[in-house]
Amino acid sequence: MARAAMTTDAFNAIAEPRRRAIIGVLVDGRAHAVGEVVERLRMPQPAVSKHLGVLRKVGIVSVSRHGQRRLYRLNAKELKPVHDWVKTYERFWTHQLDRIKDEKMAEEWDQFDGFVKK
Amino acid sequence: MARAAMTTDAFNAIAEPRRRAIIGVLVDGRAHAVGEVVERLRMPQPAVSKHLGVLRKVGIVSVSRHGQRRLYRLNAKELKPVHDWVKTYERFWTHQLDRIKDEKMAEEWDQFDGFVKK
DNA sequence: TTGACACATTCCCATATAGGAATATAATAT
DNA sequence: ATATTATATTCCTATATGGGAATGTGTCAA
Repeated sequence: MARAAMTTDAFNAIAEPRRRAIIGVLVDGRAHAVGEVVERLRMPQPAVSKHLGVLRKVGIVSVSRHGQRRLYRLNAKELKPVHDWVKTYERFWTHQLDRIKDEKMAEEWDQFDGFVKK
Repeated sequence: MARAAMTTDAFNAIAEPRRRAIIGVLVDGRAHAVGEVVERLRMPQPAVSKHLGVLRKVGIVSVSRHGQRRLYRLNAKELKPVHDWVKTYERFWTHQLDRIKDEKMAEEWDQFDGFVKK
């Protein structure tokens, strides 16, 4: 098996740089035609369509038709799980925990021994 | 080519569920031996070692030797880029922007026409 | 020195893409 | 009806893993 969970969740969807770029284009909350994304990012059209397809499958974007065009709109809520997850680690860089870090350093041995004795 | 950017950055590193699980074990900020992670997650040892290897390569964890053991410690700062990126979209779910959403809806056509005329 | 541990690596394999090129499709204009 | 435009899909290919099994390596104990 390759990657256990494939491009079927937000975490995997945003792992691709180009996909993040596309999301960036849609950040204004408005609907954008594929062609506009192609122009703005100067990416081949099939590539954009494919990436939008992945984002759509995961629910990060939604589509609507308007004439010949397909208008894609960001559905950012789907990114909340990622935000929630990473937010857990926010304290590690917001608080300058240099001192806390030292404390941890000191605790390391005890903690480790605890595991050893177990 | 497969995925353009491989498992060489934080975004890709956390795309793997098991890797997030491992990070979760290290969230207490203390050093943990591989064996402990294996026990806690009930994952085969080689798998844990490999995933820790990826996390180490990306800088999300650091290792130190202590006797036969390898102690891994979380270096959460490396997750900041992910946090910063996704934080941009936070407003989409924190503010209940139902009204804002409607405004956008109304603007959609204009915006779209703008693109069309271009 | 010889084992027993704790981990890391290596092999091999199945599979999931990402890209590019070419083609299919749908809607519009002529 | 036909050409044109905007997108989506399909084909094919190179490659990046992830998993399991087996094996290598360094460290500590007897």
